[in-house]
Amino acid sequence: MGSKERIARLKEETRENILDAALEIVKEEGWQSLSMRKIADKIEYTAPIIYEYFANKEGILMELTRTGYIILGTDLRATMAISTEPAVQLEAMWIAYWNFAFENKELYRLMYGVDMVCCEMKKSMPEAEASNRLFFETIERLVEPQNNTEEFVCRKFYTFWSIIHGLISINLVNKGRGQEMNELILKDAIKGIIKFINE
Amino acid sequence: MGSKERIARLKEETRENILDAALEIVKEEGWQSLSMRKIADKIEYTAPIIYEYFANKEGILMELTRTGYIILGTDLRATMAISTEPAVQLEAMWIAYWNFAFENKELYRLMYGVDMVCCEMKKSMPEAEASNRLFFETIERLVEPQNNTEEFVCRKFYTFWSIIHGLISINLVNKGRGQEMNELILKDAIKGIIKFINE
DNA sequence: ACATTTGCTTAACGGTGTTAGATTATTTAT
DNA sequence: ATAAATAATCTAACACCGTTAAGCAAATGT
Repeated sequence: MGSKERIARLKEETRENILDAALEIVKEEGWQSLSMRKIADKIEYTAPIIYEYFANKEGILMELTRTGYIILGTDLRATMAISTEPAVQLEAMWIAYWNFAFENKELYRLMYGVDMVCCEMKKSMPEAEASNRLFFETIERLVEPQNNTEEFVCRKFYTFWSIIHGLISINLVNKGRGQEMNELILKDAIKGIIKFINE
Repeated sequence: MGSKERIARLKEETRENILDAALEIVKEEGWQSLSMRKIADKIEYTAPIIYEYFANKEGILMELTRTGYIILGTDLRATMAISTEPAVQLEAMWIAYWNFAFENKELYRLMYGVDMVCCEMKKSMPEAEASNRLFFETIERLVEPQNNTEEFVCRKFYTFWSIIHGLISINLVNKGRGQEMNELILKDAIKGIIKFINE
């Protein structure tokens, strides 16, 4: 009898509902005021049943983090498809990264610890590695052969990442200086780094 | 009778003790597990008396934030004294900023919202403005006269700040790639931005 | 000596994450 | 169809949190 599958589907559905409810609450009231009881309220259950789907609150955050990395990875791959020119790709990819951060502020905070709980085990998340690898590969194609070492590419990657993550963080936490200024800073920095990427 | 002053001194002392205890707990166990009762325990009182010195928990965080900015400002001013050459000053100042962040990880987290509660009213803190002004003034002396506009200097400041804050954040939250790599990235970036500061 | 203020504590409220036990509903077996 | 077993869900509780109100005891002012 197929009732087993129906039940499995229902369980999967409430699992999704929990994640959706959590993200909705966070979007409305911020991470600070996310609580198990509020999630339960929203899915019309009581708090303890959440523990049938997730080990604890951090388990929920972990899963949301993972979906964040998946969305980011999808965005990046779609962006890469617009060109075969590494320099063009790379600039577009960082812009995509930037856009992801502001279209998914809450997820970005969760993923990169801006104003957020620091989940230690985030590094052991393959979805997180995947996005980084896209950048690595593109940078590798951009640098001159004699510079194509792990150390060099890694350094360039972190240089890019630092300035973009820094600018995002400043905007998420301190409210920076408006959109037009951000774009100037970002494009200047990206173009500058790409220009002198082999030095 | 001078007992009034003695008592005032004692009150000031426990106020200091509260702040010291809070910072000590945070250094030992992180911001997450800082609680009023733990602070009270450490200063050998019960929790409610803390409210005679601070409006609430956020008041304590606020005061610690302020001391952070004061320390940073002192560091920066001391660093500026080493030279009269703006380019030399600026590089040394950003290094000092970097060192401050890692010598006072907890305060930095508090001041710049890395993995931390976001106090809205932080912008209305004159001590925070003071440090920024030091950077502004040094950059002003570095750019060519025709570029010495508010907008241009501001953009350069944010470019510097973004990459350094970004690199610090990545290291504080995600544990970057070791000290020698950080230094390479940081010095490369700073030198690069200074080199092309008039473009 | 009495009244008042001060310093501090205990007790409580409503909130949090989480667990154990009881209860109800559903499925399975006879 | 009825009884047993299992699953789904809830209530109650624990220990903690920030915060406030009430009360006690010692110091102070008159």
